[in-house]
This record gives sequence, structure tokens and C-alpha cells, in this order.
Amino acid sequence: MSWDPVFRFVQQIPRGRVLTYGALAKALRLPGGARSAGRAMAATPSGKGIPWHRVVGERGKILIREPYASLQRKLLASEGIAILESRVDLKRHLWKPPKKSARKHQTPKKRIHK
DNA sequence: CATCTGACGACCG
DNA sequence: GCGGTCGCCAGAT
Repeated sequence: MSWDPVFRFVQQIPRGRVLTYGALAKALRLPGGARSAGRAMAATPSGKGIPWHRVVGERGKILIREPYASLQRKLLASEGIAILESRVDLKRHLWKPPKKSARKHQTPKKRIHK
């Protein structure tokens, strides 16, 4: 399984925003759902600038186990993302992907009349 | 080939 | 809100 599309997608999450595994799976239509998103993140190559820490569980919960959980909290905090009651404040930081953000160049679609 | 194991999430008690 | 079960599915044992 190639998780490349997932990595590219995650890479587009803006600084200071987060996404849930479920939303990620849904946006990319991953077979297997959220759990697939989780597997993809588990396979995240390090050193490629992929902001894996911006992916959290439903309702903002950090699901990865220690010692990475601490790192994730730290990284999130460094982006100004608040963590309340051990979970990210989704109300404030949830990112809503355009629909399919993995585009190389946006479709102009500037035709004003049809 | 049989089982177990998850960076999930919906459901239920 | 928390813990247990279940569906899901690719890898590891």
C-alpha cells in the first residue's frame, strides 16, 4: 500500500490547524476508513517535513502512545495550538480541507458564463 | 495458514 | 466520560 497521497495531504495542513484521522480518511476516501489513516501515519517517514502531529483522533484526542504523545503535544503547542483536558481544541483549530486538497495546481474555472 | 496487533471510530452500558 | 466490543485491514509472528 502506498501512503503517498496521504502524506501529501497531511503536508498541506496549515500551520496551527489539525485534522482527525476520520476526516483524513474521508477526504481521501481511504478504504478501511480512519484506521487506514492511522496506519498511514504510523508509516510516516521521518525527516521529510511531514506534520504528522497535526493529525489527531476524534474530538482532538492524541492517540499515539508515549513517548511520541509528549512530542506531539510539544509540537502542537509550538504552533500555538491549545490543548485542553488532554485534547486539542478542535473548535478553534480544526482544518476543513477544500475537498481534495492534494492538487498540484488549482483548477482555474474562471469561466464566467457558460 | 492461524493469530495478534494496532497513531480509529461508532456503539453501548 | 470511561471502558469493552466490533468492523476494518495490512503487517508481523
